[in-house]
Amino acid sequence: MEQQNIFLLFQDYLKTELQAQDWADGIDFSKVVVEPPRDLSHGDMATNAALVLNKQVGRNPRELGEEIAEILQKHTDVEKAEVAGPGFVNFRLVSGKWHKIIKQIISYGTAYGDSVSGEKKIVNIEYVSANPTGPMHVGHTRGAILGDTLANLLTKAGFDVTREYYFNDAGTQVDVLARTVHLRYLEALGVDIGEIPDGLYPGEYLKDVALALVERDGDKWQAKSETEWLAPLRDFSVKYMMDMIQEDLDLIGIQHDVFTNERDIVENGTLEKAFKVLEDLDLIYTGTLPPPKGKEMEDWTPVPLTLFRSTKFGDQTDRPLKKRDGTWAYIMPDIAYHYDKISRGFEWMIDVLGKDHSGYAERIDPTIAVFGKGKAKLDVVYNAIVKVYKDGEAVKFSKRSGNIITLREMVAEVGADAIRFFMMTRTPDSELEFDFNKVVEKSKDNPVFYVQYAHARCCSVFRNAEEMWPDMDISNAVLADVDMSSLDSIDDLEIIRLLAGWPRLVRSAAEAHEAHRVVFYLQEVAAAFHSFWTKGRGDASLRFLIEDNIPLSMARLALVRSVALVISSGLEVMGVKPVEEMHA
RNA sequence: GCGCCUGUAGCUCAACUGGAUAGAGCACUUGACUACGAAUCAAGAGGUUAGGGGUUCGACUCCCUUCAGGCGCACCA
Repeated sequence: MEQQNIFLLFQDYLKTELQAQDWADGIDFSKVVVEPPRDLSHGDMATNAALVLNKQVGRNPRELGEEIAEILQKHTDVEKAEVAGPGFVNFRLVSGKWHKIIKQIISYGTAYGDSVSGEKKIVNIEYVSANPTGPMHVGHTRGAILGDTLANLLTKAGFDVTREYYFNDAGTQVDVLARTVHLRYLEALGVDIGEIPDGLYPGEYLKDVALALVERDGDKWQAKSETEWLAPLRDFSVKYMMDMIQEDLDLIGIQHDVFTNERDIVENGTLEKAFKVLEDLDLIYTGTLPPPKGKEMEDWTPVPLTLFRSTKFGDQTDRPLKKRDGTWAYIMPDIAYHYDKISRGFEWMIDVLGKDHSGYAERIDPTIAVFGKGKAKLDVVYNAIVKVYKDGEAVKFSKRSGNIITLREMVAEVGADAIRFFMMTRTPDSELEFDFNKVVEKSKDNPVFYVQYAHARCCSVFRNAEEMWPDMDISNAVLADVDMSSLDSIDDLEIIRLLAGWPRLVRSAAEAHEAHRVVFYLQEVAAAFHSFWTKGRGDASLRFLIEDNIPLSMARLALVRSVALVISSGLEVMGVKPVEEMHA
């Protein structure tokens, strides 16, 4: 099924042929690749085979290259193969091969680009994981979109993906939440509460929680003591907040498969179990850590703690798993949580975290090595902060003052699609400027617009075609079987080559788990299409619709259709709907 | 002090995990609308990939080192 990836097809062919050579015994072919050359004048494809094999085989690369060129030349789809530079073998395909790509794209539709390289391997990707203490805001949004897009990409690449949300409903933060809600509750019952004290959550949104509580329970908790109301209010608030967060996420098309919460991990014994595993392996001991160097530590006092021998697994220092009072250190539930994931069968886990958690993987990794017996792997994608700009000015926000831009507000202002796309226009670890004015700007400077515009133009061509030839059948079924031999201009072939690279991009982006590459690829496709479009202005033979040349027009329609489909396919990974028309 | 991340054109960013002459956009200069949507396109100029060393046929990419910035560094989340 990987037949969609034309580069892989030739790579496999070449490797098979090479392995049949009389010198092939004991040679490592793993580094042989067939890829698009940087410079199109070099041909359609290039292989490094001679360069990676010459030493092993004991021949000079150019000579070996000649032999490889001959092998390639034997393939019926290869028009010409030749050695270039230090020993690259460049080759050109017969144009009919490219035409088949269009046919393929049209018949696969947006499934074009799907890969089997994931081999249905299961992968758990944890993202968002905001604690249920407030609504989703800008700070959460990038990680949420990053995780979701990555999940889409891995799914397309053939992995069996579980989308997971982990939240903390047991720590001190949710107690603070409950206390704040209690105050708001009193307020809703007419009690004057004055200012929200320091240390509690000042945000207005908790008023709604309080109102809902009044509606359910009336003044039931008003006269009760904290020990009585704390737990029930906490449960109520957490539930309310989680519902709210899920509604927020739904606005940008994010839904998780599994929600795991910290309290379950603690209460159902998973935590104890995880600890016992470490204990049984003699990895737990009581000891005193040296004071951390270079950091001001006035209140540091040497005290024996329950420690985990993480240094045995390459960590810099052993890690305390219990506090001095004997209760669990904050990291222990997280460790147990990953133990839980491994117990559920996940050997590959991805956590999407904010950059302020850097160092997290380092602390968790040693335990994963233990629980997974060396077979499990955790990849952490850290994402840097988002700076918000509006009308040319940086928007400051702080949780303290309750002055935060919520996801809900963002969606209302610029729409979910623009947010999803724009958040993916940078590599995760570099800062992102989210400019409210720019994401809605109608210019090529705005990648969202630029790509959507290309798609809309494709659709426009079809609208025009229907007007020009009202009785012509231009359905996909017909277009897939159209004679495309007339698509032989350099411009036609160039764009097809680009489209043919989509399966390859999906595969490599998934392997590197770098979903943002999809964005850059889409911009490339859009640029190529816009360029082709404009050429038709100067050269009538390059127009898509040529009234007196129906065969060529049909072939071009097939080409335009495949451009639209590849863009759609990419946008699908982004979680963005392609538009058919741009409106002012 | 230690760890992680970042440093690429004036600005904002890419570069298919080691490939050929490091690419786009913005800004700048110059062109293209009686035309499938000019919300676009074409051309020009712009670089010691922070500096230095190493590995090899070949380095932005891997290793070492220096510099600059960001984040994090018991028993807080």
